[in-house]
Amino acid sequence: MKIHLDEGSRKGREYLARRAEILKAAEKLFAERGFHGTTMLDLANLSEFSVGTLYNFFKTKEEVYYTLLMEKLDFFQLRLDAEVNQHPAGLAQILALIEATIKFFQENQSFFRIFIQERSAFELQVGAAARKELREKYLAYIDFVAHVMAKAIKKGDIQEFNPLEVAYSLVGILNSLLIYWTMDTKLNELGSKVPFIYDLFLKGAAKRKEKK
Amino acid sequence: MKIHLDEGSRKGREYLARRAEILKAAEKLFAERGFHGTTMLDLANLSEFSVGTLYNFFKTKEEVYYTLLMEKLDFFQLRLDAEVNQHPAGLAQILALIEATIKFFQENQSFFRIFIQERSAFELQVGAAARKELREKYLAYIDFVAHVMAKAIKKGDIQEFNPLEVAYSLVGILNSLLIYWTMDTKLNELGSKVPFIYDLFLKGAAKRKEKK
Amino acid sequence: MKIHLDEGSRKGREYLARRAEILKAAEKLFAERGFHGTTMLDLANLSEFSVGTLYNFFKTKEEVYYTLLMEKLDFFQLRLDAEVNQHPAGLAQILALIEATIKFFQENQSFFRIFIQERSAFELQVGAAARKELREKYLAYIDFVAHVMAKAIKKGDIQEFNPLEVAYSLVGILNSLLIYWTMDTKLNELGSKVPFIYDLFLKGAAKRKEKK
Amino acid sequence: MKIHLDEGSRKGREYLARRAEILKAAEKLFAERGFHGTTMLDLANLSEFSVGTLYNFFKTKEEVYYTLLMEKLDFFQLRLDAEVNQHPAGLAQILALIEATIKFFQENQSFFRIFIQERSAFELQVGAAARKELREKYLAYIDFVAHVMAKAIKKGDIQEFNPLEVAYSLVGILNSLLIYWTMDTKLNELGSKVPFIYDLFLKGAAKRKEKK
DNA sequence: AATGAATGAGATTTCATTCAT
DNA sequence: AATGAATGAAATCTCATTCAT
Repeated sequence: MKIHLDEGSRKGREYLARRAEILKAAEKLFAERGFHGTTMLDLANLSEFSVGTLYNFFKTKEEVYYTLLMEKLDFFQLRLDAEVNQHPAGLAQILALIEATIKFFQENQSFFRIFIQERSAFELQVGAAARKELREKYLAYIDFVAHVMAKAIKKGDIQEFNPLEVAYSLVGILNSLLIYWTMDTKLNELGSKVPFIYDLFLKGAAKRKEKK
Repeated sequence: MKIHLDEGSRKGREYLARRAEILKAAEKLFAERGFHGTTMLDLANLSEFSVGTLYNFFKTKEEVYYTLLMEKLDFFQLRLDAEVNQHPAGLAQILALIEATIKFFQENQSFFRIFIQERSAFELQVGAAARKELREKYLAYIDFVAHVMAKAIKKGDIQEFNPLEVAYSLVGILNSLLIYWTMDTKLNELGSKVPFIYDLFLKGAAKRKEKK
Repeated sequence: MKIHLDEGSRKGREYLARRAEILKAAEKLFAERGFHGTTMLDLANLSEFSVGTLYNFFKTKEEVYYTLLMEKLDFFQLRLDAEVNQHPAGLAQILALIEATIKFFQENQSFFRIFIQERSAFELQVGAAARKELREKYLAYIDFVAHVMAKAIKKGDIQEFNPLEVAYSLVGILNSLLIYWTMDTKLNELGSKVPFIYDLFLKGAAKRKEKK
Repeated sequence: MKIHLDEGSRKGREYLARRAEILKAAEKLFAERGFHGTTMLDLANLSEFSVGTLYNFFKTKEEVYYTLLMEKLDFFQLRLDAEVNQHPAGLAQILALIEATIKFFQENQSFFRIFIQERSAFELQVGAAARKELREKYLAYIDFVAHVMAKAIKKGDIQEFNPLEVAYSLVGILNSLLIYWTMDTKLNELGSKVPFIYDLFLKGAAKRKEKK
């Protein structure tokens, strides 16, 4: 039971490649069938490893699911961070955040379905430790969005609302619309929706008075 | 195998009372532990019926879950309808919709958790027929919201956006915030949040220019 | 828990009528679906009594089945006895036996299916006491046939074979052919088959030499 | 979920050996207790596998039963074919058929009990597909016997009866006597009974006139 | 290190029987 | 005496996990 994490050695590299194979298959299956609808045998078949081998990489089925969510969330967070910080605080960061989210969604549709639709259902099932860590990571993501809001408020771009509430609002709009738009899977057109979300979120749905 | 639905007879009333007892226990358990985390034995224990009796009321565990969601959704829809239609089309109806949703959430927190967090995960598990009906009911709800929006657009209260997209946005905001607010379960304060949601949704998050 | 068996009183007559109703329904169901394929609820529905009432007439489901077989066998035996004893010992009795069996089969097809096809399977299920009595009744029937054979042997009509073995042979032919013939349910034509069975059983299947 | 049927590899051989082990235990239990009287736990205990393992070999309990009957019937049919075809058409084949049946019965008493006593009761319980195949296999067996009869008729050894009816008659005699003889389980003496059956079936039970 | 057969705990579901009304 | 809702024991089947090869 050795842990290979060094990417230097060939062994280490191969280990990581196989692990990634498994997670890729898991992402597809969990998105399509949910946590309980996916068996370890399904996962073994799709990933082309034996059941036993899966258990050399992950201690439990729960750990596969948990790891998948944690790593993807980390990656998402990293991307978000990078994209948003290319821009000055304020509206530009909010726009970047919307754009980056949609782009990530396009590239990781399966993960996002799990993230949006199954995450909370899964949380009810897992042990306390995993639940806590998963929730913390999710809250860190929300916190990041809230921080972007807080800076925009400070700068005077955004009303002096509670940044956390504003963050949840934006995330709610994004998730709700993304799931809706992919009911009919027009995945490639999503980019064109950015202005709508940006506009709605910032200026609201109400009809604006004409300026003379 | 007769069905008692007439509320007139004593038998009929008692039947419905026991059935409601089971659904009440199911609501609590499914909200706390999810569909897969709840066993029929758990449900029997909490509802204080035997396992066999549960099956005199519902053919399968799935049917318990499905019935719970369907009936509550119907009831929610009815309430929404009643509240919204007391007001003239336009902004007043939107405000009523937000208020009614929050009020219903306060009174049916457990159901709402299931509805928001587990519904889509559950859909992956059930037979095609139940999945279809459940989805249709959900879409009918969204349609109702979209209709309110369409009328507000026609009246000139709301921008000429796609009503369905606006509907998903509002529902997204509501659900996201409601789950957030009840993390710390300050259920009774929720009423005071109506103005925030109404304001954010209609006028947006951006800082507004002062009028002289 | 009183037992009504006197046919004199009205109560007694009604009791017996209802009991017969149940047995009639049971005969149909057990023939169509077998012992395990028939539930007490099925029986209640078809006989138009409540489940509870069935248990006022019979202590267990097993007892319904057992009673049905026992009474019908008794009745069959009585009929056989009556018909056969109208004739002098020897070939005439054998002919009468074949005729009576086929006639009874026509009138009690359902019972006979149970008797031929399910009886031995059922014996594996029931308690020792019932099993013993059922087997004894069946053996009494075989014994009766063997007796007819013994008398025919004594008279010089039948070879000096073991009467019991000859009895099993005739019963085997009858049952096998009756089930075959009713695969296509040409129930009314069965009477015309008597000569074939009589001829085959007595003179055998072999081609007979012409007499000059 | 791979199927190992090649007898070449060690794995394949071991797989088949374990499968045969289960079927052997099943044969014993089903013969003694019937289909419904046997539980998968009984079968697990007797075969010394766990319940789960049984399900790695057979999808359902029904499949165990069905497979047992089908494979044994195939084997019986093969044996019958081989033995009968060693002889010229006519009486010699009929004798061979009786001998082979009795021999097979001696070697497979448990299976035969199931075959004769439980088969038709079981048919009432199983899904349409299994029922159809089982019945077809049984009818093929009867057809084989009928064919032997048809050839004997053509040759002039047997009366010009309906071959199928003659076949059912012989099978009826055989089954009835075999069950009788094994009530007291004098299994080893059965061989000596061949002449009786042969004689009875061909020349009939009636006393024959002395030739001068 | 990889395999996949074996395991058995645990879940759903059925149904003969009971018993309060 | 009749009812049928309630009961719970018992059966089938699944699948995450283990471990000998």
